[in-house]
Amino acid sequence: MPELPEVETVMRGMQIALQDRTIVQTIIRRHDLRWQIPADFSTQVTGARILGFYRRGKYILIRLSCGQSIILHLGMSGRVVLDSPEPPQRHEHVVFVTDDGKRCGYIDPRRFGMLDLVPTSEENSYRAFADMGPEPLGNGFSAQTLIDASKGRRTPIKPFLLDQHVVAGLGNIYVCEALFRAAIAPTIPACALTPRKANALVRAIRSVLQDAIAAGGSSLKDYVRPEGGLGYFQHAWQVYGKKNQPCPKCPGAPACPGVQHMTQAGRTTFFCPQHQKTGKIGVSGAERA
DNA sequence: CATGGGGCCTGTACGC
DNA sequence: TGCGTACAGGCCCCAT
Repeated sequence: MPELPEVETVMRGMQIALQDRTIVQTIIRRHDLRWQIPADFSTQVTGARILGFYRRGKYILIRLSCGQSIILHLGMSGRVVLDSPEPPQRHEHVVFVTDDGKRCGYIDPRRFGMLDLVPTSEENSYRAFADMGPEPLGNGFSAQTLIDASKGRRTPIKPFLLDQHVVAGLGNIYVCEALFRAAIAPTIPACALTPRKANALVRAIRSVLQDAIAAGGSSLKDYVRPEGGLGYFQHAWQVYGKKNQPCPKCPGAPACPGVQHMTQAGRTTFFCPQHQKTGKIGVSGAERA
């Protein structure tokens, strides 16, 4: 599901259950996810203690006492279940058994996710992280970093923000929602960002991510948090998936056609052409960053 | 270099 | 009811 808020939610659930536990058994039922799980994965991690959890963009890092870090990406349909049942569920490709007898499973029907291993000391040079953009909720993300990254980029702002080299962790849902909150048209060229617009955008990105994390992420289809509960941020979506519904910012405005959708770089964009006018600057009332 | 499109998989929703 | 088609949260790779 997983954009940054969902990945953060999954990581926090895993941390509560697994921090400081020792992995006593690793069952790999399928090696062929997005890439092959390393052949020695099970040998490397079994017997190690789980020292800590970190998140970088949409990736979860699990640092182990053996000097290795597990890299976990949920792809499009990845889920983590704690207290995974026996026998394992359909599409449950990996199961970790810990020293308290609990089972933690990785489920991924589409197998777009991945599980890899890197020496902890070499995390930063791991390919996905080496040239990844800043964390949007961290100090390294600002209007200035957005403007710098957008120099010479004539691609529309929407696909630009989906580029993990620009900023880490955003996906289709939260980019649509952030552009709506900032009242920026998804079609404007990235390099047309003014400081004022960039500032509104940074605030909108932070606020939508923070709100979503507070809500436990967005639950789509059968997505659940590791502990089994549902995230509920999907109820706060203002444009994503709202085709032809009234725009929440243009109540009763005759000129407003409601929420529209289009395809940009192969992905569906939801937006309100009235609220998100080219050149219009603003911050929605829902934003409180 | 920047950009757009295809491919990877399976499940589900929808139209006929 | 049954079948075919389109589409879905991401990311890599290649052609242009």
